[in-house]
Amino acid sequence: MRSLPPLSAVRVFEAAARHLNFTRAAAELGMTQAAVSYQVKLLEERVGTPLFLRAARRVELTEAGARIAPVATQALDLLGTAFQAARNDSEAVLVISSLHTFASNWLAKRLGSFQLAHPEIAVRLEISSHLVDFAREEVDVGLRGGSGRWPGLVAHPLLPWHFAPYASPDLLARLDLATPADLLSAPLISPDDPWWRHWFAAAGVDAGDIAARPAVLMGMQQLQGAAALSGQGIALLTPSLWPDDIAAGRLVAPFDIVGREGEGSIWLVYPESKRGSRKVRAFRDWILAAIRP
Amino acid sequence: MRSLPPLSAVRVFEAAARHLNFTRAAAELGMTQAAVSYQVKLLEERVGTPLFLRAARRVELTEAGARIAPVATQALDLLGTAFQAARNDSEAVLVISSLHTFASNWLAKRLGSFQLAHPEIAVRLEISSHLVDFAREEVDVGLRGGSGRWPGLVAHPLLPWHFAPYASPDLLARLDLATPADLLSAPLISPDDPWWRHWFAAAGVDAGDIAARPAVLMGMQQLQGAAALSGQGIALLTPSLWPDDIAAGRLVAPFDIVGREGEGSIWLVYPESKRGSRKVRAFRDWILAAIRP
DNA sequence: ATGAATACATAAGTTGTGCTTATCTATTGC
DNA sequence: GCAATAGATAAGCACAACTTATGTATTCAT
Repeated sequence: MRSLPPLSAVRVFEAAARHLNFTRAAAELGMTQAAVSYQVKLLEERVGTPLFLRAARRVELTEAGARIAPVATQALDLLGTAFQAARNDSEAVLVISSLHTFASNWLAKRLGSFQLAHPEIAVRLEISSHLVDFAREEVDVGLRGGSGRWPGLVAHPLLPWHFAPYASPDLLARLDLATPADLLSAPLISPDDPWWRHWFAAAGVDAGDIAARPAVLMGMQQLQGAAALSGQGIALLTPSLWPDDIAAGRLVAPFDIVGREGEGSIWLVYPESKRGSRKVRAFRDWILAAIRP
Repeated sequence: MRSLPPLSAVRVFEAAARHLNFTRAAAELGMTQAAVSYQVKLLEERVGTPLFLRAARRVELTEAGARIAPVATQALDLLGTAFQAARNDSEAVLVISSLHTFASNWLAKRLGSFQLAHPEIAVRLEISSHLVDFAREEVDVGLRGGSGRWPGLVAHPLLPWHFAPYASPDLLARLDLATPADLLSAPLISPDDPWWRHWFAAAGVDAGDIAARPAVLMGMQQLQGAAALSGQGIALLTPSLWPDDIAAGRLVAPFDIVGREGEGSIWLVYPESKRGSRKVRAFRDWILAAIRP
């Protein structure tokens, strides 16, 4: 069992030993000379032997002090560099945990500009469907959907969490959909997705027990969008995540009705404790600017 | 300029990292689990990145934590062993600063028994005529004459600071001293010593301006005693310091009158701060027992 | 010599950190 | 499903660690 002296006193002693001058040590440590005198005395009492010889207007190390001083310097240097390195490292890599869809359809093609703007920050992008728990995973920022109310997290809204049915133009030509109700008999992708219910409600259609219909089941919008693009069915998609395919006409909305789930959005989130982190601030500033051109 | 994290937090973190368990770390450090949790959080905020991942009913180190932990252990070990060694060393050597006379005539022949009783304590005996300043010299205990009132020092009286004229029997036979006043014309050793004046006063003799008489001048009782032993004159000596020569009849007091200078004594002294030191306690106990058999 | 300047020690008073106690949450295991 | 265990959090308290003010001793300049 290790018995350590009061470490704050060690820190003060180390500075005093380096300067051989209490006043200058105090200046270095940002405290008063009286405080240095006090701490040194404390340490001497703890060690049981004087560490400094008090001469007139100067101090010098005793034998014991001279033996301890270099070790103290070495130990504190060790700690100083280790923690400095940790702090630097922690600012060197930005770990982003993102929704698959957002990562693929929005972030991927823009992330390059962030790295260009901040070449000193390496980015690791992790795709995950679950809500990352910042206490349990080494993640700096998250991109997720939801209400924006997560305790302990700072959340910035990015894109509205809208959704509407989209399909390939070929499929739509074949289906001949006149009213939203016609969708009930069309090949829906992931019909058990609760958002279909929301959308039908927004369209004024009684969907019945739509989830009971046999159909392809997909968990992620990314795959649903891909299926829709290849003409396999009608997918409920967030238009802001598919701007290119929509603009190019590869995905077409048969109706102009947009569903929304409460005030749901896609959010940038990070722990309140990371609010001060340089890399997190940099990413936040960049993404907020990028999303509202 | 080195920037260090709060060292008390580092100590807590190090223990927590070793145990990977806050509760056990708290037990080791003699504090509560809540305090460990608090300090770890503090350090994490300071470093800017989590050091532990909080899993269910256990913690594990993050990458940053894992990099820092071994360094912290190493640094604290370094400090621990250095200070432990200093403490041990400080208890290994006892430095005594003594009056010449007391060292030669009393201490020298008894010190062996102290070393026998405490073989783990090495003794360094320094002879000095000046009053040692414990703040400026690396001395543990002092043996000195005086009133016993020194601020900041603990003082134990050892021997009364008495003095009386002594001479060799040969010289006394030749001189034929009938009354104390006869001493005024006898060969006094160090007649300018102010104690002669005290002694003559005690003897009821008007010494006149005794210091004006030309004579051998010696500063230390040790030399005066040696001169008296060899028949060169009459010396004012402290009988308790010459017990052997007096018992053997090599030094004889022509009169039974003892002078004393106030409540003066020979004292054992040491700084109050050393009161708790094992070696100092050991020496004090030994010398007090040795002087009052 | 003498006064100014410098450096450390000490005393007294204030503040804030670092603790404890108490309680909550979550997980595990029987 | 209940007891036990581990960590987080909140509130409040106490003492340690400061600051300010002053004292003491020495050096240096004139």
